[in-house]
Amino acid sequence: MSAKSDPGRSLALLWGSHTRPGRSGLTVRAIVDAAIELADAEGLEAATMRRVADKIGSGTMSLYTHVPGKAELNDLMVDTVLGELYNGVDDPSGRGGWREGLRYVAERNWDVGLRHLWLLDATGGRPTLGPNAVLKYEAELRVLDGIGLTDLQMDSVLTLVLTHVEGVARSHAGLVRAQRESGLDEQEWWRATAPVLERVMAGHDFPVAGRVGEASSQVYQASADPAHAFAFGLDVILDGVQRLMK
Amino acid sequence: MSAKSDPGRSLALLWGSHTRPGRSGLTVRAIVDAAIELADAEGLEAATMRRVADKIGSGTMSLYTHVPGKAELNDLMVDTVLGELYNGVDDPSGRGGWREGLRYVAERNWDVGLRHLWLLDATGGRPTLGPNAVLKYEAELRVLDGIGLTDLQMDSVLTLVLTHVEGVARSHAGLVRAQRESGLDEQEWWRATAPVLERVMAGHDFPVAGRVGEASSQVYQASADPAHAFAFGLDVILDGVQRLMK
DNA sequence: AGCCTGTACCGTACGACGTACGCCAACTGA
DNA sequence: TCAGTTGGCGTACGTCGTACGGTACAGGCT
Repeated sequence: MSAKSDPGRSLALLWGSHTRPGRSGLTVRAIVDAAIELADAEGLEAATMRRVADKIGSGTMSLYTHVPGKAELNDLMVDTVLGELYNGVDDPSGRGGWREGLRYVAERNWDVGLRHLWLLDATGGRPTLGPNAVLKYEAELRVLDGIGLTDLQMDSVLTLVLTHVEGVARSHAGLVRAQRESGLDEQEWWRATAPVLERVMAGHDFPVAGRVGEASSQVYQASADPAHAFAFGLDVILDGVQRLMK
Repeated sequence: MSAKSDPGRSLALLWGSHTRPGRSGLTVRAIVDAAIELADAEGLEAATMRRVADKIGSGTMSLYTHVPGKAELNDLMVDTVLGELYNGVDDPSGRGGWREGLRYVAERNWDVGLRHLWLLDATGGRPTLGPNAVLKYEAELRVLDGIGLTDLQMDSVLTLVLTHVEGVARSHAGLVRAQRESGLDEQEWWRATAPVLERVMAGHDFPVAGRVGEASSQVYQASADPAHAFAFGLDVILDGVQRLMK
């Protein structure tokens, strides 16, 4: 009997029109767009109900006429942005074999993650199942259709690739956020951290970590290199998938 | 000149003793333990300064005598929990080849993610570099040492495996959280969602997504199966890593 | 013993957040 | 014209992290 959240209400909103204006021209679309702009510019935590309302020149509580609450607004933001992924002409299937197709899928998801650093903060939990999310699932599955995988394997392979991309994109977003919040870029941060770390670790011995950590941080000039992790991991995963095909 | 956050201060705290009590017996250790208990039981958002203080019977602001702020408390929570991973006797290296070693690393990380569902919410951004994090890095790298990989490859392979585990663990944590917050388990959620989704998707056509989605949800009885994704992805990744060795 | 100074502790308050509630004004249909 | 409905929104509540300033205890000095 807990009326916490009604999946039906959210779904209807997600698949609704978003453009029917109220008395003062307020639309769902305008609310969602304003929220996305705020999140793009300053991170998801900047997309508060108050600031979204200010941005479109309405009272804070007017938003609730068009959107049940913050959670549903988040879902709308996510599904809207997923619409950027495959715009009809860029169908990921039919561009060579499954390998090129999967690579394209990974690259598109990586791109959208870079463009909207808040995206992965807004997902998680149950999937959203808006129109663009379903379209995405369909488009991505098609690159794996008819090449000898079972339906379950198709889903598993796609999940694996997307999990990888989400992981490295989240890592990238985390670094950008850390830089914004600390005011220190990667090199400044390391210059501030390294001497303290060395002093505090004196006495302990970490031979392998010391050697490998030094090698990596010299090459990356950073505490991590998500772009490299993206490419390296994708190659390894695609090689591994190859063996499923036999 | 922005004095936002001082990496040195955090590091010193992380590597400090945590057990030196103040006038009323308050210690860093007690604060961190209380916060972890709250997060384990009710999620990271339950570990507020007020509730932590209540739990240990002190005033809210007394915590700030021992801990600079919420962010540093999070770091301490993370590093403390990472201490559970490898307790000396369970050294991941020296248990067969690299493949068994990597599998063990993945499983230990998966386990700790299940035990502390808030862990991945508390990480992200720059790495924490507390004693247990460094110990973890060293222990995990050792399973890849001396088997013909370059230092950079060692780091990349480990990152790949950990990114995978983090991704599926995050997915698992998301489902558990969704269940707690909505009061609906996976089957109830799907029973509430499916008919609405079908009605709203009428007219559109998603042949592959429909077929595959149905197959998966029948087998998993859920919107996703992180445990299966963990195992499937790990096998594929290990196969892919194999080709690096050659 | 008396006192001084540093610091552990903590009560209050501020500005953010999401949103419940209720009022007003503008539409709609009769 | 007037009643009923509904979009818009001002106020207020309970939450959060934490700045600030006061209180009272501990330890070192005379």
